[in-house]
Amino acid sequence: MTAIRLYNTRSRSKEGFTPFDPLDVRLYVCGPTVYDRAHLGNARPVVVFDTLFRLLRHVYGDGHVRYVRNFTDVDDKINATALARHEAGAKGTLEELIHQRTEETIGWYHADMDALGALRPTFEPRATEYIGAMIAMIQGLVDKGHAYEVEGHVLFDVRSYPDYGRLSGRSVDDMIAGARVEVAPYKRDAMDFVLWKPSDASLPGWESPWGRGRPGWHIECSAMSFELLGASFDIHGGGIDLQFPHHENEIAQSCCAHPGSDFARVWMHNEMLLVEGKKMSKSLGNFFTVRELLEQGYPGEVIRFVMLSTHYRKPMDWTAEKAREAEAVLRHWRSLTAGAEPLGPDVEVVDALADDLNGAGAMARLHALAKAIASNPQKDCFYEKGVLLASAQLLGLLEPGMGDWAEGVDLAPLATKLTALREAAMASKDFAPVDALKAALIEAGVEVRMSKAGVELVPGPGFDAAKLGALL
RNA sequence: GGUGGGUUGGCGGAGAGGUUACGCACCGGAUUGCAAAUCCGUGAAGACCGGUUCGAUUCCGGUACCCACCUCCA
Repeated sequence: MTAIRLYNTRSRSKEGFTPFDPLDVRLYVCGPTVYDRAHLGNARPVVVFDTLFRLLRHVYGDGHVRYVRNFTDVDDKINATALARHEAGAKGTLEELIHQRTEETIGWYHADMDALGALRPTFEPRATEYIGAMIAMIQGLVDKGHAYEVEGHVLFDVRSYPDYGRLSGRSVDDMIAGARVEVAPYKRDAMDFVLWKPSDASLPGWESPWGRGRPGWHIECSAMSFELLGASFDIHGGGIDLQFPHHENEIAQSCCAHPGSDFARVWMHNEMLLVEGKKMSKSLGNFFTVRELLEQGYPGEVIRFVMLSTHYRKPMDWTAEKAREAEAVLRHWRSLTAGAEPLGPDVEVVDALADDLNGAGAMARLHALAKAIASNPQKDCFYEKGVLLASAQLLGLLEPGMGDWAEGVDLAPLATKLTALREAAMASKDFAPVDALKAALIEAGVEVRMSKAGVELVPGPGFDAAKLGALL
């Protein structure tokens, strides 16, 4: 069996991966808050952990991996949108408008992530479906003396958990010293965080032992991972910005609620996405959505390729140049594997991925496999093509159904015309008409390939079918 | 201020204590009516200063610079 090694944030080192149960490997990844379209930064963990999911399925078997990615559908930004719609005269109660907003956002999220070739996780729980489990967990923390109620809030007492700060390598005292936020006066300790907060009539709320209210942000992941994966599971993933406070708080809650359990054994964090060298973030306002990129003509497969070509633990700069290169490579690989059937993936590709998801290493191997096929045009390379195809598909690339962008339109009539003009020109020695048509085709983004064997037209980067109409 | 990470050839971007990463670009060749595409091939690196070593870009220490987290964020 392939030996998987993963970098564990908790130990700050690469460790050999051994699941609790190889017949039931369990992975939890923090999903989106569904208040708006996913931006490109949101897509990075999706692609990274989708690749991990694919690797785990390859190694342990498709039916032996449980992957949970939540939807956070309790959030003040969602409430704000619903309230704005309500005030603008939208039909329905506030609750219905909230539900409408989260439903439409989840629909967008699915469409956008599908476009990136991400498999749907085994479970996609919504926070609102687990309120009861959260209340039960909070009550347990209160009973054990890890949480306290004050002014309608329930707060986690960080001093009751000695390991608080271990994941992110900081101590409670250091954090207080550097704190930049105003501390609510009712907190026992500045770092105590909210498990439950009161809701007034204008906000969604649920009845609880502490009155009508709603959960804090962190408790949902603890409750849902417990319900769906158990008190101890294998891998917990998310963006590095979640390491503190979100994941630190999850650990505190879960370990205190379920003493003796491991919670997540391996913690994996992807680095941030940069645009123009700056972190893409809401506060900087420099983010753009996956949908915008797709609509600009960047295929999902191209976006995925770019993401996988930088290691997940390094910042990745999104550039148009990388997308251009990715598109060219994918076109090449697609043409090499056209008509091939996927066989087993190449062992070196698997090994590269198994080494802490070394996407760039896997890509290098794919290039080598492609070169072996391309440099043997006299052979049919049935086996090699099948291996290349299966290997790329392990990365979520060259999947059938993802390649519509590379299919293009029917260029055969233009090829026929160009062939006729060329044959006439060969006789007359006047190549001007041929060159004119060729130039027009190139202008429309078509690659013009002429050889002794004939003429071949292939859509290239920047292909624009609209410019072809007048050429026939 | 605290914590963590980074610095590789023109650009992007990996692994490994000693042997070509890889891709793009460039250059040379094949091919082509000319091109394009494709194929073949060459060159090019490891921020700085020390240490360990027969040997370090790779390990250790220091310096400089960059970035992130400590506030909603993937």
